[in-house]
Amino acid sequence: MQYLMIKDAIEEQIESGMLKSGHKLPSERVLAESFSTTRITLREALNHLALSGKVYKEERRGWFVSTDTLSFNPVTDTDFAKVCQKQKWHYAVSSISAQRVLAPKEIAETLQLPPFSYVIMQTKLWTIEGRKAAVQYQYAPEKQFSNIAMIDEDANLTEYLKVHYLCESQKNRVKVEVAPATELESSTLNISSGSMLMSITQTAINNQNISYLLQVLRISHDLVTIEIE
Amino acid sequence: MQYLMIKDAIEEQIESGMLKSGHKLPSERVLAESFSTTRITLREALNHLALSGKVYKEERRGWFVSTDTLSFNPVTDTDFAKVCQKQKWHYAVSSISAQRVLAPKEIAETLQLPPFSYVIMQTKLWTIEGRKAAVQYQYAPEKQFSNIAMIDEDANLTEYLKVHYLCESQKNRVKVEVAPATELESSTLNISSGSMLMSITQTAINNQNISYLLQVLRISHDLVTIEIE
DNA sequence: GAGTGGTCTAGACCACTGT
DNA sequence: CAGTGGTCTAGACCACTCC
Repeated sequence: MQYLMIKDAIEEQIESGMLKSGHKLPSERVLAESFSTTRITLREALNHLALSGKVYKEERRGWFVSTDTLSFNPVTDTDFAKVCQKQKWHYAVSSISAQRVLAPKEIAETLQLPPFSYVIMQTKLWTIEGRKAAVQYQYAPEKQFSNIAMIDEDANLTEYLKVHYLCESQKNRVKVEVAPATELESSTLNISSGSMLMSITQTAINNQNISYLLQVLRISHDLVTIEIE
Repeated sequence: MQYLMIKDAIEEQIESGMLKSGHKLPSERVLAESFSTTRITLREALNHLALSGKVYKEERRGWFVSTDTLSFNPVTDTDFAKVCQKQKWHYAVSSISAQRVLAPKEIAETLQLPPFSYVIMQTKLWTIEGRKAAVQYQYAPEKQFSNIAMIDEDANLTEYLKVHYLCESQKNRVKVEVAPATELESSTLNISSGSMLMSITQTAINNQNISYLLQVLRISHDLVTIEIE
């Protein structure tokens, strides 16, 4: 199995520090030639490395060495910005969209909304250490929050609900899965369509035991470790 | 993108019920010919389908349609057998090995053991609905459990500790990640080396706040959904 | 022994990125 | 513009599974 030897060779270059976090690997053609093989075999090796989180790919830009992972506890951490801050990572958030929409089926079910309910939906892009890392979706039922439609695109919804409605989560219901990137996600994150993302869904529940906020973080799997204490 | 069309076509056959859970797909060569393409392109399509958990592959045997997922709460569910029972799945456990070993570095750290500690290590294969589904590793520190070395290969370690040492978990520390299959795992589960597994690590903590059992479940990702309430 | 997936070769053209 | 990855073709041989 040639591709396993190539995988190990590249892996060693990374472990030994020859290739550092964020660095770009040589092009597939160059690598293939230097291992005397074809691009297909080489890509097989890189795909395996990517699965173990050592490297990642940006669409049509090339392969890069992954950074360390962010430790994330979805049961307690509702504010992703704080998670980044705690671990002293450089991050930036930007709004992709903020709209009032008819609740999609899955959202309505999770939040236990009646038919034809509207939700405020915010979509955001998280950039971590200069890399487009995650897309986040947040949904808050309009009914529970009058005047919420006026919320600013760039506001932090979690913070906003806490400040303006004194709504803070007592606990979260959490779901973790791997899933292929959607079209929006792949184009936003510059990754190939259908590539693997870690999907973390949190449903915040208030002290009256009512779900009031649903947020989904879809993040490159090599960037995060899920740890629950 | 031909492979996306092929993916969708196969997906539709599954959704529509033409191909049912557990059924084997036609061979790659047959499928490739019926879509007028090459095996490489066809495999690209199948790999994408596999990522979304719709199909899975067994080494040199072919591609199969996945079953529904098992819902698993790693914070509360320490006995995997009960998880299977609750969802009325047919399952079987068999012992791969049971030995007394010097605690590997990572295990010693997690269980906070001094150097040169021995642990009882059980390795098991879980077969679900006829499919080799998961490999489980369990580690219990020998010091805390005198005479434990006499434990039967086929015993349930969780149950054994509860009955013989009144040791029941108050809470669990949990880690969830995706990881490539090791050699042991791929040969045991009949999957190709390095293919993706969901890895769930649980550290059971007793009422004196001491870690007394570490278990790792490595399961095909299309078989499980992680849900924490 | 026939058929399967596992791996590999040696090319090709395209859309896009970066300069 | 040159170079990159994205996608695809048309084969090949091997080790293994299943009958």
